[in-house]
Amino acid sequence: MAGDGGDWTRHALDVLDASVQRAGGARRAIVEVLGAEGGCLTADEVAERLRERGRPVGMASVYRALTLLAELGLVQPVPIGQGPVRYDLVAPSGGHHHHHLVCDRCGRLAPFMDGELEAAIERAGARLPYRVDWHDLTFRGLCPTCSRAPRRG
Amino acid sequence: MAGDGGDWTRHALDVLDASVQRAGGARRAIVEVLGAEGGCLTADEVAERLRERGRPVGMASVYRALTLLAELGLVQPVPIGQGPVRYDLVAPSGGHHHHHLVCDRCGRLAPFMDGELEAAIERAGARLPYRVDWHDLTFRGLCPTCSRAPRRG
DNA sequence: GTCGATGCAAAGAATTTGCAGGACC
DNA sequence: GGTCCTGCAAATTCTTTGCATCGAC
Repeated sequence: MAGDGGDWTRHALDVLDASVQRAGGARRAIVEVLGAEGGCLTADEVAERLRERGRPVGMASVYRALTLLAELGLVQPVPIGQGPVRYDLVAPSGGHHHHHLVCDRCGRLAPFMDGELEAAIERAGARLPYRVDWHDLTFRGLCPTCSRAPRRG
Repeated sequence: MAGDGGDWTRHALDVLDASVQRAGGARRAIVEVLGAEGGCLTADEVAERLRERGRPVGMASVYRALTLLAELGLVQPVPIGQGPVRYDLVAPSGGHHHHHLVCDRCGRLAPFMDGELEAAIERAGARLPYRVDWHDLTFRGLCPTCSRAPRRG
């Protein structure tokens, strides 16, 4: 759980130190929670984890920190489903990129990776007249548990 | 602009007639606007187009109609960027599926299609333990115009 | 005439902004 | 000691819900 999250945390704190005027405690705590949890959290979830750790932070600071991290390219906001937007970690150097699987019944969100798919996406991006910086693929359907259960369970 | 939008409109009205108790005028007008515009609209944009056509409809009715159409599998809500959700038309019978290109500078949204990419996505979906019903790929980056212009232009 | 469809207005959820006080260099 | 950071609260944006009325069957 702290595997590549730890890498990301260190990298993010470095970038932050290099681009920010003063190192406040709230922002640092937010980065640490994101790294420890591996990202894919909503703003509310970040605040909740911080509360659990005995380091409560105001929602405004959470949103401001997430916005700053997004501007620095350290996280990527991903609007999934109709709920609040989630923030994925961006790997330091073109590391693994994951995609999202959402269950329409139970709402569960699962990340997944697929090398062949990734390559096809890169090729498709290169064919476009845009300069593509980022992509996300979301699959919606039923997770194994929910597709086994009868409708309206 | 009324090409496959016309097909969709007819199909959607049929499905609606078959599954709805009473045929109100507002819902019908909303379906017609969606078909004529080719989808990819926000709720606000739907209401705006209806006003322009001299057939104003309350926002609540727009949202209720869009929710119903989504339940019937006629449209698909697509949360793009941080703005309001957009509603894509769902082709009657596994027709063309398009993906989205978003410019991070000007915010413009462009749909695109790519057969090879589509095939790779289908294969990847089949490899997953989920029953995949739908997918969307979003590319973010800079459109040709914005990538030509200097930063902060 | 009944019951669903519609629209207004109020409520609700998610996010942003304004401002006063506290923390860092 | 000045300036950025933080957090509360109010404002904004997007969406849903309650309720009285209108219209289709």
